Amino acid sequence: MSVDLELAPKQKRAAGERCCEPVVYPDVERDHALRMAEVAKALGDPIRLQLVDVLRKHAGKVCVCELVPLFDISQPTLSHHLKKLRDAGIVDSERSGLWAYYYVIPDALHELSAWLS
Amino acid sequence: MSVDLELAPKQKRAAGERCCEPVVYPDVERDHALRMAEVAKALGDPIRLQLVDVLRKHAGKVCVCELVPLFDISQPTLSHHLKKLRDAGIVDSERSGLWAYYYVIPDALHELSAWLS
DNA sequence: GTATTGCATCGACAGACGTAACTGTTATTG
DNA sequence: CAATAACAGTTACGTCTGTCGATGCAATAC
Repeated sequence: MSVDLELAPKQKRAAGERCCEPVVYPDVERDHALRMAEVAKALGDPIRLQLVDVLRKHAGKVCVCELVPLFDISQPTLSHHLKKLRDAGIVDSERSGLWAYYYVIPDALHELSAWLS
Repeated sequence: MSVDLELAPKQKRAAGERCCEPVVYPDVERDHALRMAEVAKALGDPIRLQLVDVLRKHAGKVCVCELVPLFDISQPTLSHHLKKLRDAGIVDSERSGLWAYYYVIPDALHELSAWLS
């Protein structure tokens, strides 16, 4: 998990010399970082962040028709944002008759949350 | 902070009727969401997320020249990513002679972290 | 059956993003 | 002084994103 880079004191290197040792970055974090960046990216829009906020606070399934009036965007745009959240694995939906109900996938944010703490 | 939406049971409304009550969304969260989305968006790239990771782990100031070999991108591109992180208020830099040292601003991630928990 | 409702998808558009090559500025070396 | 190194800024370009209007489609109401 830890990287332990060499942080040697700097001084201008002679012509042709390398500035820094080519520190090897352990690949451990790479997949981890990719996954967390995907989640962060999905949360990187105020509307999507508020959507997740609303869904989390209800801790249940919320009908899309109730989400639409909360934001000043068209229904197709909201659908688009919900799809982004679905693709990122943050929420999922269930259809029941005419209505679609969305909910936050438990622990979907856990990895990112743990890293941030 | 809490939203307390009405979650009335659904049934198809009669022609011309509204589907859902136009639930009023308290504006409390709006600035908060905007700020957090900005941070999340900045973290929404694997390279930037790993940059923050490295900077946090060192808990000190890291020279750009040491960051370059860690990633398979050119130095200008790395500089570009660092600027994004700076613009989002996540990191800051200090120049000392030829070198620029970057560090994570303490508590810059706190707001998002708290919301995620 | 037909009409209507809830929601997803499509097509289109402007703007933002990630990347690289080039240029510029500042500082250090010789 | 000249040469070089470290880094930031500019420009350019292809791709992705956020938005809307129009359309499609399944389920319900009449």
